Amino acid sequence: MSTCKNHKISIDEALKKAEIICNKKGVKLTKLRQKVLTLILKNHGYVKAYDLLNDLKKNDASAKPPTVYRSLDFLMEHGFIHKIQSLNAFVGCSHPDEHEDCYFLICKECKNIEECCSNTVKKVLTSTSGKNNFSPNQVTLEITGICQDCS
Amino acid sequence: MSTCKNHKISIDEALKKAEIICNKKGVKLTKLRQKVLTLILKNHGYVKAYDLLNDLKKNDASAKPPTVYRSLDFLMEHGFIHKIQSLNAFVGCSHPDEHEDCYFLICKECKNIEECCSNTVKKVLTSTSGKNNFSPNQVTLEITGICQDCS
DNA sequence: AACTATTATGTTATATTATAACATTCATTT
DNA sequence: AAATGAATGTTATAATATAACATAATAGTT
Ligand SMILES: [Zn+2]
Ligand SMILES: [Zn+2]
Ligand SMILES: [Zn+2]
Ligand SMILES: [Zn+2]
Repeated sequence: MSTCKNHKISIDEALKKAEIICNKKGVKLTKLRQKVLTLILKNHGYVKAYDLLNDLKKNDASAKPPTVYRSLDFLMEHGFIHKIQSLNAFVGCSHPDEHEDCYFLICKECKNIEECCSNTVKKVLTSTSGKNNFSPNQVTLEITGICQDCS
Repeated sequence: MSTCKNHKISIDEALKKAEIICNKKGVKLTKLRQKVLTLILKNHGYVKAYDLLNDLKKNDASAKPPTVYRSLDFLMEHGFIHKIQSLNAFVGCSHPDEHEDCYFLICKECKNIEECCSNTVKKVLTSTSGKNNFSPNQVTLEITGICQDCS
């Protein structure tokens, strides 16, 4: 694990941003959801659901799988975190409210995950889908490899 | 489920092709592996591991999770099937031995999965990764939406 | 053929990931 | 305060996947 690239935004800033977005949407960033989001953001790489659960249990022994999965669902639904399908893991979103069609660069060495957006990628995917007469809805794009710091 | 697009190649042809590739590589397409591959190819959409297990049990009551997961591992390793990460499911490869950096168009209506290759997509992904100084190794690209037949 | 090494399969057990279903609590509105 | 709906608590279980060790089949080697 090398230097921290993902923490351009501090956890506090990210929480405030999330709070604002929730207010706009009329949904609630409850204490529990804040806690889960914080635990995810604290991690520079990805986090597994049951690791989160164990973290939660440190403060509240009664935490159980639904406790964490419900928060994860909420946080995903509103774009504060993303699920990495190829790892069954979760990462904080580096830019909620802005993003659309992001993709992930996953370093298998340091486990860091870089969230990226690219209009070029988006266009190519849309046009390729179009050639297949396919109307895309949701794109899962996860690229595993070696990051700069680890090469 | 609409017309069958994936069966441009018959199951028999696919099995023969797999056999040839295995011979070239000096690995064995055992009865069990053939059986599992056949079960996957019979399905036009995707298949779940435990559904496969149930299918296997019809002929051999002693089949157990490792029975199917080992075969799946073998078939994936040699490119005869692919895992769809966003579904925890498996599909037959429409063109083993040729492909590299394929992606999948997953219709959420008819559950059909179209495997595609595109040099354009590949190039864009490589170059975008490059801009991030990232050396890609393995790409997971799964596009969910509505296929032509279902739109 | 007997021996050996390797690969594949069988078997038992368990780990990991995720959801269903119902009860209770909390916040908001009336 | 009562009613409503949202969130959380709780119990149970479903779904996905692997570890570890035992046995069997296969392919070379003597
Ligand atoms: Zn994001
Ligand atoms: Zn790295
Ligand atoms: Zn393929
Ligand atoms: Zn369809």
